[in-house]
Amino acid sequence: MPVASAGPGFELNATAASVLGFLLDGPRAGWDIATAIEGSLGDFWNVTRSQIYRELRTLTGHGLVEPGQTGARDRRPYTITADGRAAFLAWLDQEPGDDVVRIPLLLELFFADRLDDPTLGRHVAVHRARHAERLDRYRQLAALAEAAGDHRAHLLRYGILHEEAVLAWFDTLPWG
Amino acid sequence: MPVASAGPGFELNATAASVLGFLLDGPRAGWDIATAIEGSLGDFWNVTRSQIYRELRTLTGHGLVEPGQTGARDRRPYTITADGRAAFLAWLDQEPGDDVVRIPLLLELFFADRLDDPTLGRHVAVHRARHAERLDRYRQLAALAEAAGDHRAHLLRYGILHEEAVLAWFDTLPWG
DNA sequence: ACCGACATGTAATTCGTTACATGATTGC
DNA sequence: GCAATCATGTAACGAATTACATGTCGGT
Repeated sequence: MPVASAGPGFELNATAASVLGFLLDGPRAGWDIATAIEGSLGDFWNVTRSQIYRELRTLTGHGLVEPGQTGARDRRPYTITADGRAAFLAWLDQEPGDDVVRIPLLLELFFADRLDDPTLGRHVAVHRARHAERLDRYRQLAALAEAAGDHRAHLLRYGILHEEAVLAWFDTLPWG
Repeated sequence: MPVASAGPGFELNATAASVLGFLLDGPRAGWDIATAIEGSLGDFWNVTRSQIYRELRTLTGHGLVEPGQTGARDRRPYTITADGRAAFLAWLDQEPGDDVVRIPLLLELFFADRLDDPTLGRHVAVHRARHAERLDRYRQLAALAEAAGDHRAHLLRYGILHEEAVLAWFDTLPWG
């Protein structure tokens, strides 16, 4: 787990760091950050809205972000401070931690001999479809990103290669 | 998230379910379960020892497992009960939940333009090496499993295809 | 002017990680 | 028979998810 010290004695966690990262190009409310992450990194970097709000509170406490005027529906935009930028950069500098992965389908397959084939087949089919959808989505987005010279195309290429591998794997399974 | 009701009003979570699964073929202590998971599913199904001990406690409270005589070093083997088996099977029957994935390296790459190339290069190299190691390990294990007709070979094939894809992706990156 | 959908955030609960304590074993 | 390592578990803490509350907009 990567961990950075921002100023004396305070550890920035990876979730907080990603929040800071999304504030770099301008003030955003928790909601905005959530949808931005969801729409870009979402599949490789899991976060929930509540985490974001929590981190925004603690980041405020440490002076790394500053809340602005609250607007409609209590919408409160946060601005990153100079300290916040510094903390984010320091965090980025750390070596990234290990992947955290939980794939319930594989857990189920591990116990495949306890389960009947039709059920297994159904479950496999559902997940296969999800992955196929994702691959599609990634391909479309990658075309755009690649054309625009967006370095985020790297992530999409990751997604594409990963999803292709997963689909190839599905094809080797004896169910579905 | 997959969730099963074991008897009236009690939700088995995925971690608890995997613990039950590992008790199916005989009594085990928390430690044993931990090393068993680590050594088989570990890369696809993240759990820590402490979680296992906690779940064993709550499973005991619900009558799904029974602690045995405590041996040396407070070692306490647990046996799955009939209710436990039923709960596990019911849980398996549920549709598996979505993957939970957190890949700090990709988070970092998302912000690649804020970081200098040498640092990025180092980080990428470290992670590449880790994946290469894993691929090796999977290949060796898969050969054995495949030969033994172990259905767990499916998981290893997943690992292999995934790691191959990841390595191929590394080759497309402009760093390292 | 109401209803349904969406936006926004908070609180309660569950889950996961890290740090710790201690008891056996093994190798010298 | 001591030191180092491994096995085993617990407790304290931090992080993540779920459930909830409320407000606002858009349509009819």
